[in-house]
Amino acid sequence: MASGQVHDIYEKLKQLAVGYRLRPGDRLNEVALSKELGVSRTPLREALNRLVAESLFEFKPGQGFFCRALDARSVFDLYECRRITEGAAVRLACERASDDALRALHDALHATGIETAGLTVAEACSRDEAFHMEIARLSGNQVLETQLQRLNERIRYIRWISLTSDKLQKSKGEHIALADSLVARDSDQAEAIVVAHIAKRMDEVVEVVRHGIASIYMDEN
Amino acid sequence: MASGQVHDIYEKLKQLAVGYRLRPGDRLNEVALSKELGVSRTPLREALNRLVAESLFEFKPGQGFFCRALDARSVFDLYECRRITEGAAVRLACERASDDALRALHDALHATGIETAGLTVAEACSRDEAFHMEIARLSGNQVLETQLQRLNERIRYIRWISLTSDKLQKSKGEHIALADSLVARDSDQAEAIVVAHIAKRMDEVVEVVRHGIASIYMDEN
DNA sequence: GTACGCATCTCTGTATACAATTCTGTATAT
DNA sequence: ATATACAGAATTGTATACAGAGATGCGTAC
Repeated sequence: MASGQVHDIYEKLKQLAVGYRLRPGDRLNEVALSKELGVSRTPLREALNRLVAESLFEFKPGQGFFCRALDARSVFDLYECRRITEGAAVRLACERASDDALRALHDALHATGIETAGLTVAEACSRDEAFHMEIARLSGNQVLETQLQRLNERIRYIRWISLTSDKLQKSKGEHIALADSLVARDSDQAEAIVVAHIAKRMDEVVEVVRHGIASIYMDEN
Repeated sequence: MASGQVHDIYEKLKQLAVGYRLRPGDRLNEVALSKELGVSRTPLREALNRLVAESLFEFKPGQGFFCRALDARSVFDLYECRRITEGAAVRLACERASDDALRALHDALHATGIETAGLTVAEACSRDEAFHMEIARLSGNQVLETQLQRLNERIRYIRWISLTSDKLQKSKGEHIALADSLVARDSDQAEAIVVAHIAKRMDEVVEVVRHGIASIYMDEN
């Protein structure tokens, strides 16, 4: 029984929060959740406390755990951090990654990049995130990689709802240009592409959040 | 009783870890710790789980919680992240902070900056960190500010043991130059100073860690 | 003398119970 | 009709108990 049960619960909760089955601002019912997950409240609360530390949930003493609400300001800050983090990551990847690794990134993009039509939005979003995470991995800095992962988890839902197929096509083009710059070891250009890529999304997304969040949740029910 | 007891425990544990009363790699005895803190194991474990999420502690299923060990590679990664984060923060502060805020930073530095001699290393280290955190605050990005705080918590001990009085004097000079650049809104120069400032420490610190950690703990006992 | 194995003991992992507090719904007064 | 106060219910906060895994140490065999 000494397996990582808390870790499993932690992962499941993250899925629920990231997929927004739990709605921002809602209070979690611990007994209901523990029954649903088939565990007792003790490990559930331990997992929740980890997620509180990662800002995926909020904790109010005497009231319990809440799914964190994303306001426009937080989204802006998160995207800005993503821009900073990924800009630095791509530059480091340019300097440090092996030729083979960069070539593999480039080739994988072309291999999976042809048929964007047959994918669900969720799948496309997942691949998009995976591409960016791979660059972070190639930076060789594990702390940086983890930081970006945490940022992504916090904005994943926003990316998902604001991603449309036409934007996806443009995204794909920018990814290819980015991979080319990486293979060519042109760190200035690569960083410029990433920063522009993220900055472009940022404005759209902040706008979506500003007057969209409420109506989105209305539609869902 | 609906106060933030878990949060209090969390803060106390952070102090213990950051101050290295708990030694890296050591396993924590939950019952002993809970008695020492005057609480039961349940809230203690909840607090520990938060700290696991922040990488201040490690958790091995079936074995318990461990104070995280800092290897040279992690320290390098953490410092690199700090360089990236602070470089971005100072640039944002240059663009966004009010004249009053920048002037206040500058003045505070001169006011407290004269008498560096009468301070303990811990106090000097604390002021150094506070100065850098203030810049992060002036960036206006709360996520960035929190990120830097988490980074600082993980390297605080290393900064402390590698800080000597002569380095402190040079540090002070660089801080003043940085504040001047901020007041002048010269973001390029300000960023360059910060990046150089941190990069300079990085090499020293990594070296200290590489062949110093073991002996340091021997001396302490 | 060393290595292996078994018994014991400590410590972790989780469930449950109980106390305390917050929330909810209703009734009453203004 | 709205606000307020009170009672009951539901939910959180923490302690404790118990089960199971891991570490330790001793004895025995080679």
